[in-house]
Amino acid sequence: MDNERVAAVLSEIGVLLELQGENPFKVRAYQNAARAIEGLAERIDDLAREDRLQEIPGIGEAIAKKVATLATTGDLPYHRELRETVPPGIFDVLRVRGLGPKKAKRLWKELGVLDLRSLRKACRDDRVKDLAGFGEKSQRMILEGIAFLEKAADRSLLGEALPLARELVAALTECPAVQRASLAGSIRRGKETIGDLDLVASSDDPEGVMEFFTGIVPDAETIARGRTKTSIRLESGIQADLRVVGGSEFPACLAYFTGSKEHNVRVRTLAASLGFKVNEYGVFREGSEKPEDIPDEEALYRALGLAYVPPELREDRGEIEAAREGKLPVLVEERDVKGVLHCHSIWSDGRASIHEMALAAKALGMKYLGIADHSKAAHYAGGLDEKKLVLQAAEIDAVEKRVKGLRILRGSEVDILADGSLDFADEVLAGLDFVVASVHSKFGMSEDEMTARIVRAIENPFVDCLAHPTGRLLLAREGYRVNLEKVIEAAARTWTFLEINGNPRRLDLDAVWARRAAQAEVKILLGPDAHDTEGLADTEYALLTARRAWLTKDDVANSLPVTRLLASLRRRRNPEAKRARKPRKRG
DNA sequence: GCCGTTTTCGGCCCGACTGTTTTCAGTCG
Repeated sequence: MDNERVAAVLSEIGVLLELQGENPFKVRAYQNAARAIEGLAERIDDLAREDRLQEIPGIGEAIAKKVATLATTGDLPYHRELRETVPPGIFDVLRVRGLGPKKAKRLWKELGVLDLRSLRKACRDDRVKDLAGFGEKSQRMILEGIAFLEKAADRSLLGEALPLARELVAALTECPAVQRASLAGSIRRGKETIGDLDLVASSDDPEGVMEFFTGIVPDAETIARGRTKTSIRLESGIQADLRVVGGSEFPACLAYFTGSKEHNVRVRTLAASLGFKVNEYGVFREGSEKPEDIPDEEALYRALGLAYVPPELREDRGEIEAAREGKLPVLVEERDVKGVLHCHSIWSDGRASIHEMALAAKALGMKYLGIADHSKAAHYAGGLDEKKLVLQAAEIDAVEKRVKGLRILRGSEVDILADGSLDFADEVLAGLDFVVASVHSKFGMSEDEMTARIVRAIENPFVDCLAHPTGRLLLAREGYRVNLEKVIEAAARTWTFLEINGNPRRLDLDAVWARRAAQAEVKILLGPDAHDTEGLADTEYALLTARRAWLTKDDVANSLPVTRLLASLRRRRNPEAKRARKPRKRG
């Protein structure tokens, strides 16, 4: 059993014990153990076999025994028995904002709430507000929380869906009956959340492909199986739809199922005005049954007098006009990204050492790595105080000497305090190569207060970048209230970067706002917000979002080589240089 | 349940916020 699943079971045991009113420290012990295993470099079943589990800090005799059982047999009776003591729907109830184990238990024991359905009914029947510790307001908040969860329920994060979809495409490509295979749909467009996975393949033997596809994943359930379309449900609950067409139909089919619907409508309207018909089988001259010769998507767009529109732009946000006039941007690409800032390490809440992060960054071909651990106000994340920051600087220098060909920059993700001041004094910030600032507390401020708070932070000459500007968590939490137009205006005025945070749960700024920021001449930083070596790859999700935002290489701060990036950072710290600059608007 | 050690048990992160209360419990980050 892999580390992630073992960790998930331990963490669930923690929740179950909490529901039972167990000793909170015992609860925490399970959660600590889960976190330790999640961040482990070695395979947990190897450690179990070698009887080395207790070497992991946070795992003692009792948990080691349970983990050993779990890792070797794939089952833990203790966990199963605990699960039987609570209604399965209670885990959904716990996902409602504002409801923790204590309140969930009270709802369950006193009102018979077993799942979201009965919880909503209890609220609507006005029974929740009379419960001790609840009131009118909590009843209303719960109803809102349920609505939010339901809106999010049938969608997945890009970061979960894309790796799965790529595995499926890779597997399909191996199938002898398949000629070509590709991602399609919103996942190909890089949308931040995904309803289901759309795949397109071409073949002379669709039956053979469908046969292969239904058996592609051992535990997948087949929902529908036809000659041209088959749907399966993966173990994670995500649905994958495969469409199979003949070889010559592939490009039109791919374009059709990549969408978006709005983009397709515009393409078909344009085609009609030129005397063509476009559908999922090809491009047809009016009155003809015989399709035009369209070898690939480029040819399809060319036939309509359009430059090739990259999938990320296909949203009907001006791309058809730009393609017709030859004014599509040259979108930023993976090879343009020279390095990353905004990464964490074990000094705060990261799970890898600076050395491990450095090796991983170098392996990814990056030229620089910025370490930006949390500042002291972020207690929950083990934020660094001034003393530790100095110690960390020494380690960074030492690691940099060991890892040739990689610059390691000293930074901080400094908390923006409630009044807009920063968690470190200017003299401390001045000693760093770069500073990203972000909001991690007091999300409930009014829009005016929050905007003033953030603008004040941006105006600090040592703040180089505002990280995750809206604080949203996809499918989980709305961002705080903030006037982004004013934030962009302040960033443009002070040469402050705005981040596209690549953590799949954030993708913040989103594509629409990142585009507006770039139009206002604000440079965008693609930040992985990596908390382990694998997290460095989240830069890709920031990149996809940047492409959806029409960004070119020049719009992206970390497309600069390190010397020019550092020069640019130094320049923006000089107030004289700042005042001299007049922002100019761009189209 | 883990850890450190004071080798046998006491301490384990905590401040802020919110909606309840009338001094605080529960949740969140």
